[in-house]
Amino acid sequence: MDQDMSYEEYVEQVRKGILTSSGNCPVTPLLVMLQGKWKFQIIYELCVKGQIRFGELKKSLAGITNTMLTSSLRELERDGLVSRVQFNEIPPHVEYLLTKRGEALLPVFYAMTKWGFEYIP
Amino acid sequence: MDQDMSYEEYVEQVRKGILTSSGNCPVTPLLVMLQGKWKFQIIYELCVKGQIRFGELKKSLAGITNTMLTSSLRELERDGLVSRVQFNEIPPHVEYLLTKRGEALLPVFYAMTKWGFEYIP
DNA sequence: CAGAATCCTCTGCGATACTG
DNA sequence: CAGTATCGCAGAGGATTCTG
Repeated sequence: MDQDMSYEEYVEQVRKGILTSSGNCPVTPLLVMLQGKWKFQIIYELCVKGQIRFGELKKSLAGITNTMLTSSLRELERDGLVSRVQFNEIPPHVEYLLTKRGEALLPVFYAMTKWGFEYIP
Repeated sequence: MDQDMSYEEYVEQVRKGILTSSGNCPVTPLLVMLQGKWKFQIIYELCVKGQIRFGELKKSLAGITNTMLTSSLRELERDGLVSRVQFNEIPPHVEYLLTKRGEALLPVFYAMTKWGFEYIP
């Protein structure tokens, strides 16, 4: 399997059932990483804002609690999508940003957005 | 906003914060539609198999229960991603397939797959 | 400011049994 | 065959309080 395969090649592979959802399909791990109510929005927000403080991030995610934001960020960090930069100041100062791996999700958002513009009223 | 915008235009819009995750971003509704443990796999399976019977679909989704498959399919149908074709026979015969709207998700899968091949060991 | 610690609620999901 | 009808539970997620 080639990571440079074209869309047409991809579709062909899918139709042939070479890529299965359960087996060697690389989509599943990503879906697992993005599971949870807030993960996607957090990543999206980091795409928009670049580097951002915990408090600011919380403000842009209407409704999220400290607990959920913290645990989501920890998991995203563990999965290598987000990195945490800690400034040793008082009061504390922490910033979050996407890793290369996380930023590479932008084409996924792009595909979703194009779908949305076409199929959502 | 233009549905024909290029990836570069899209990234620019994102950076400018024109598309927000909470507001006019068309990604959120899609994410909602795809929420749940099995939705994505179901759609993927329908991509692979084309048109498929309930029982066959269940077999290809290892571990899913009748209840979950039914309720997931109902919701996907309600959201216009899947259509149900009922043959009036005894014993019952029902087939499921993607709508145009559902098939249009393939580019999203493609983007995810490309990400996976590059960033998953 | 950026969280950790608790407690609590709700629901997504599974297991099982039944039916037209 | 293609589902419904119940029941039960783990765990995701919310609310609140506390702290270095």
